[in-house]
Amino acid sequence: MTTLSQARDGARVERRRATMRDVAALAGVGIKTVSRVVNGEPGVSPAMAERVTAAARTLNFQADARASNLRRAGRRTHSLGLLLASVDNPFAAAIHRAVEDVAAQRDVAVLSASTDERPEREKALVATFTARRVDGLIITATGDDHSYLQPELDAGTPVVSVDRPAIGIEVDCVVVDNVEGARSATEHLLHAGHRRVAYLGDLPIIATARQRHEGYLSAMRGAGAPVDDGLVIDGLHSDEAAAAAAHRILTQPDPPTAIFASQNLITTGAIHALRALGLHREVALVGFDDFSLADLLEPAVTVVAQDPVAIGRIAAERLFTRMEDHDRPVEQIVLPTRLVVRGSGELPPRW
Amino acid sequence: MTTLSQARDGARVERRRATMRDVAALAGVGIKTVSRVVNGEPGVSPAMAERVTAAARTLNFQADARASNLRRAGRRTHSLGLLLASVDNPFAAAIHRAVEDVAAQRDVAVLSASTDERPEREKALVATFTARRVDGLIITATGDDHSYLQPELDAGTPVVSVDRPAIGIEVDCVVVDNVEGARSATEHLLHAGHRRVAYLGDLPIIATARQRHEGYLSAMRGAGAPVDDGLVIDGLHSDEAAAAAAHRILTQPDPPTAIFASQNLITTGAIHALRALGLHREVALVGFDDFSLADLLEPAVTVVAQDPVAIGRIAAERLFTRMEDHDRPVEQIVLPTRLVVRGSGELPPRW
DNA sequence: TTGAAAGCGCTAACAT
DNA sequence: ATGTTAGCGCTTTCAA
Repeated sequence: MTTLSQARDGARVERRRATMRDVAALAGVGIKTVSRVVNGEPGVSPAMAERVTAAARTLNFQADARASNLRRAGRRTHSLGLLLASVDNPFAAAIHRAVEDVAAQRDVAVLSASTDERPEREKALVATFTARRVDGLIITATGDDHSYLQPELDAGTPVVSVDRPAIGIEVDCVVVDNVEGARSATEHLLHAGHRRVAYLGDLPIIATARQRHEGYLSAMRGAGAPVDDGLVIDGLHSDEAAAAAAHRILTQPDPPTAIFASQNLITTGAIHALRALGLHREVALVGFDDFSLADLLEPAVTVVAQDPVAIGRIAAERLFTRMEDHDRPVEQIVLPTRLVVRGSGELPPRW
Repeated sequence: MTTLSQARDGARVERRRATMRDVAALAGVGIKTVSRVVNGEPGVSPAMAERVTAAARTLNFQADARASNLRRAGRRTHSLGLLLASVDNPFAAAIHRAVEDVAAQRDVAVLSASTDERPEREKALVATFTARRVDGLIITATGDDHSYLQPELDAGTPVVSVDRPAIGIEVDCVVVDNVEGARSATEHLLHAGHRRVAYLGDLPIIATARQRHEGYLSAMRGAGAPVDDGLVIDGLHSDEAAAAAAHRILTQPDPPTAIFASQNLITTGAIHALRALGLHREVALVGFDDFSLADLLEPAVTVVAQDPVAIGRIAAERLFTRMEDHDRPVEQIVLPTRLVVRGSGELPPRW
């Protein structure tokens, strides 16, 4: 009986969190004293502090961060919003982790979300973040107009753009030199003796895709290699689409002897096509973006690598710097790319 | 002069967001009317609504979600906390995306963070989430005691555990049958004629690692195959560690003819070792967890696959269900694993 | 050293 | 249909 009744008491849980008022009442002190103790403010006698601490502990008190920051000077929420193409994408995930690590040092929580490269989605997500009054925003900008962010900047919420610049606003930006990276990838193939180098590109609405396309053209022209429109394909946004496109150009009358795949999924799509056709040791391949296991494929895949961890870390550091100093000049930080030679990019032309 | 002064005016930005009071003043109405319009509540004349909307627009007004929810009945923050081993890990990232998609449908933001499998870190992260009063928690439980979450449950914050059960609390849980998955992987190798099957396992503090170890032993015993302690290695938590361990057992006097790698990074580590020794076509390999490009390696890698997207989706749905019905019985949902036959696991014993 | 009162930006409850 | 007052849980200000 006693046991049963105890069980019932145990089940009648308090569906309400203890507040400072509750703690104050239990400790028999004023609410401000509780506030002082909880926040480690000076001017509380040790005995009093101990009493309050004990009361807080028995009530499982934890201060409500929202309420605290509502009135607190500076009114930081200690949270930041991070917008990625998709949290599920390895490149984005590496940035994510780097941002989290910098934020964690400052006790700042990270709200993240995926835009899927859709501008309306980006806008909606920014709105849910700013409604929560994040202290800052790190975005992978989609589309060609980010002026809708101006009110946020005016309100003092700093924004940093990663991977691509935001357009129509003046914000710090951390990118790699995509034109140069694509050029060096293409030149690497040209140096190996190729003339018919195909280009497989992502959606042109993505700024980096356009820049890589430009880098490819620049290298081809610089080497005096003719650009065959039949070997230049844009708008590929999945492994499957890239595989289909690669299959098509490889089976046409005058196929390329080399392929520059301008992005991760496109590279693996191209590899799928090359394998299916048994051409993976015949046609050279260089990809933009490194990927795990690239070294274990046969041939191992030569890539132009970015450093997403550095991108994320630097972007987060910028963001925090700007929170402290709103008026420092805006900077565009361009990180270098690195050619990683592994084999696939060094195959000579076979025809 | 005029230009300069204009520039100055432009630069003197309002470092303060408009409040409902500001909107009310500009529209010449009471604050409650603004509240009604902003929240789409009925009982406002169209003319009034239009006036308020116009004022809100000119002031770039956006309601402060924190302040709203502080008083609002139900007091949801429309946010949830997601704890993963690391946001940077492909398995975790897939869960992350699935959770985000379910949450987005309900207009709920996701706070995510990485535990790195460290219990103290998990605890600290949970604290930062609950201080922000997230509506629910999805955790990849670390360590062997999660009773510290009981006060949160009592306060009405639901918790769902993914990948591994939380210990010491009664919460919904979405896992795969690790014992069975590991058993089927091992049996697959035994059926191919192997007797000396090595086991490479993750840190024993991770529950799934222990379960997979158990599944391996169960299959070996079931088949009457002797378990050689020299071929059973735990505590591998990186590609490098796994590669070193695999290298060691493959170069010892009586090497295994097959390897069961109990996790993603361990599988790739094992492949690195096999490649380095030129044994990738001699020694059979089955991995736990599928990974991208497993089909493009040579030989392609046979794995026991989980469905992280399903895990994330189901976990998030459970969480939202429980928010509406706190008293439904706790469930443990066990998802099946699937053997994906690709080649590496079907190699016959060579010695 | 302590605490009472006002206020953060908003919504609930209750006028009018 | 509109507005006024109190109050969410906390911090700030100021008085004791």
